[in-house]
Amino acid sequence: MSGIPETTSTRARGPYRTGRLRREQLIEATMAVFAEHGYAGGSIRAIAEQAGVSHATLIQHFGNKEGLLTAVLEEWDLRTVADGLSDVSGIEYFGRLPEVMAAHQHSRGLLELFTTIAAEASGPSHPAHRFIRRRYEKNLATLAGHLREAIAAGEAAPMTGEQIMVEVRLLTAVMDGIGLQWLLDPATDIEGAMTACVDRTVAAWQAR
Amino acid sequence: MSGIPETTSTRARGPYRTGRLRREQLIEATMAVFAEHGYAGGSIRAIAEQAGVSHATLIQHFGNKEGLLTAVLEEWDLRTVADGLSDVSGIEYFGRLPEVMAAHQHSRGLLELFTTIAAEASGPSHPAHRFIRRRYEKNLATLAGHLREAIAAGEAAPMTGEQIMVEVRLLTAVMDGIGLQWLLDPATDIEGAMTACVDRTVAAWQAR
DNA sequence: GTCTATAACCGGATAGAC
DNA sequence: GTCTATCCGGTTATAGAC
Repeated sequence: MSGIPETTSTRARGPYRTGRLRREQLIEATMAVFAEHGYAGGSIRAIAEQAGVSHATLIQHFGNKEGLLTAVLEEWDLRTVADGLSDVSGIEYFGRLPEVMAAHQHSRGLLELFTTIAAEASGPSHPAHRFIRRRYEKNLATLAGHLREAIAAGEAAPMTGEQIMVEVRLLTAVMDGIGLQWLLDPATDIEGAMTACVDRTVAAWQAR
Repeated sequence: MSGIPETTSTRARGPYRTGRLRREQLIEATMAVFAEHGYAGGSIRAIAEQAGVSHATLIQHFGNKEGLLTAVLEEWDLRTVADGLSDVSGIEYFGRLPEVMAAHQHSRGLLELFTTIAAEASGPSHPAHRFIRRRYEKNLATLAGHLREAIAAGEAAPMTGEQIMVEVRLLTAVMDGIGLQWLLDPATDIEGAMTACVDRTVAAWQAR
């Protein structure tokens, strides 16, 4: 955020004057449209209309549709990471997962978008394939790190590296799967299910 | 399968002569294309090319693109149900889930297709939304039925209806989520993760 | 930096010939 | 039943005006 070049003038110049605000506004509109129609189904023209600009302006900013997609995904990444749990660690971390998942209920569109893209991008030829893969790798690594911390702190019994991977994969799977079920049926009790899952999982870790 | 009308002639007539074989062949091609490009991304023209017919022929058979999609989903439904576990019940049923999931590894395309469609169709306006919702409802009901059987047989401790729903939702979530992770990273050990999950779940049911 | 206009193309769907 | 020809709307991308 402090990478804005200082000039002799006090006014910010270059691509930062209207550009940054404009860009955020466009990303916002893109999120809305992709969230409603998916990536393949959301047209550049519809996004432009939503944002109140011409479709050519979008292409000017992001190059092509794929650029638009990755911009949105990166923005989403930043937000969810920022919302996340930077202050807790060890077992505490896992206890917070239910509320993190429950928070998704306030931004249905984004969850829908990410779920759709994650599935769409499972094919290696999809524009966002790399991005999604890396996100999952990073996510699994983060969870594994916290589990290792918990083990080191004596909050969980020792495990092999493979066991740790199985555990974090299962937790990730439940989060994705419950999110999908909630999208399909809003009556799904995300927090209740997640709490039951985490409680049982942590108990199993301690009892090992 | 025995619904073919008998005529005075020994030869089958009407829409069943070339029609049925043709139809299966077209559905096969549709599966392949949708599996690779998703629903929105897979074009009727591409499917037609794959099947060696013109795109107009496809529309003639299925009405429109949505008809093509539901035909594929119904076909997939029939196959996976047929593959399924009609001979086991109660706790046995859950013990078989890992191998059922592992079997998906032999038909990557179908898993990819269903995962993509399930996510795409989470929006209420999607053509396949109803189909997917019903499939999930049916699936959850089936799992819940087996769990109730297990409880009745004394293989699991008593639970309330809500607890049962949470349990089957969690199992379904794990299956969906692990499937997605395997699509993104084929090194994922589906069977190992599922086995660990089912073992722990069943143990928790018995210990309650 | 942003917009309009336009080119070149692809998508689903229909009409009519064979 | 299947094909060719065609319509119409949407998509990316570029060129150039303001």
